[in-house]
Amino acid sequence: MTDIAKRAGITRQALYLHFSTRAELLIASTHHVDVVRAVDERLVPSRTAATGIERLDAYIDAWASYIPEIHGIAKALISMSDTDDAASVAWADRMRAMRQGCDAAINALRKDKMLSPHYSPKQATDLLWTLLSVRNWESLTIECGWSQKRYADTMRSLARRLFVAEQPTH
Amino acid sequence: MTDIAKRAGITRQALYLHFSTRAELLIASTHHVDVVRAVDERLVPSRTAATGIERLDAYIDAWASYIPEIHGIAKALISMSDTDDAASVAWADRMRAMRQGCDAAINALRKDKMLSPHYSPKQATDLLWTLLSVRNWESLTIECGWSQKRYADTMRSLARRLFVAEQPTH
DNA sequence: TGCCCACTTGACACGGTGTCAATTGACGTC
DNA sequence: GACGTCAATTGACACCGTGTCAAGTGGGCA
Repeated sequence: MTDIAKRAGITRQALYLHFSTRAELLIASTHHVDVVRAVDERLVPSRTAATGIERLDAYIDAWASYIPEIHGIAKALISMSDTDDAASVAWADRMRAMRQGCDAAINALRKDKMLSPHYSPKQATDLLWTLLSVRNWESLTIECGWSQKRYADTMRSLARRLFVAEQPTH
Repeated sequence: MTDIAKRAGITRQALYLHFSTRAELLIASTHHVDVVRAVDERLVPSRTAATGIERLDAYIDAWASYIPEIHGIAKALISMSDTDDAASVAWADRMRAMRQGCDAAINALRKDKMLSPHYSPKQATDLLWTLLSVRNWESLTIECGWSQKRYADTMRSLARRLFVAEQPTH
């Protein structure tokens, strides 16, 4: 909080006039990024995709390009979640929203009869949601040195191979 | 530290006589678990596997059964890693050892000419290492409610589908 | 002129980690 | 039986980060 106040050119106490806790500040920051970076617009291609496969691809692309932009805040929020209830709830909320996107993509596949018979819809959603986690992005890009493009490409092809049936089911 | 001392029936200060920092205590705990739970022995099936595919399966099984046993300590170590250098180094070390196992499994596949042409060995190792992360285990078992068995089964089949070539290469 | 309001200054409480000094008590040794 | 050792105890304290509080300052507007 001291550092942030300094960077903002105000005192720590003035910062508390705007955000009564550290968690509140971080949460507000995520909302601010969403607005500034026009996150909603980026999801349009996914929502309007013609086929399940396209929807899956578009969703992964949107999410992959979103992660780096919230990564710093996300990391702070995640590490606060261990000890801070407000932060934990806020992050869980984010993740629930992200999961809805996964669920929608998997369901679009299912409606096209293109969901792999290996997984139930719930299992597929669980798995996709886990695969696309911020931690996995960190692991591949930051720790393994993958480029953003390689991350997105790999995730797209991986999701296809895991979740798309070889032939239409039934 | 206060809580741990209480549970151990000694004072906080006495605890510091044994472990000079919190990080040191956690690191010692992981070593202790390794000994008590005979972790090395569990890796024997993987090391002695006849084929690459068997090695991959055996490694995933060994790791999957290991995670729940160190999960508590791992979580503490991971969350300390953000702020504590010693913890960060210790956890990175663990993960490097785990990565070697992934690398060995992928290489065994490659030697059998059964590594999927989709990935270079390095990429495959990166991906397997990321997929098997403690965070992903947490996500699937704790957050999504998967049983330990389902986790292990899914990871095994997923790794096969991702990394094992349909036909021998060349 | 006078008020409001954002902000400042400076202090303090709390909890957690890590440190230090003095003391206690059990143990084996001379 | 006296002695030293050593683990552990008691009780204090420093430091850091979060969050709180009270009193004061200064600019803008009615």
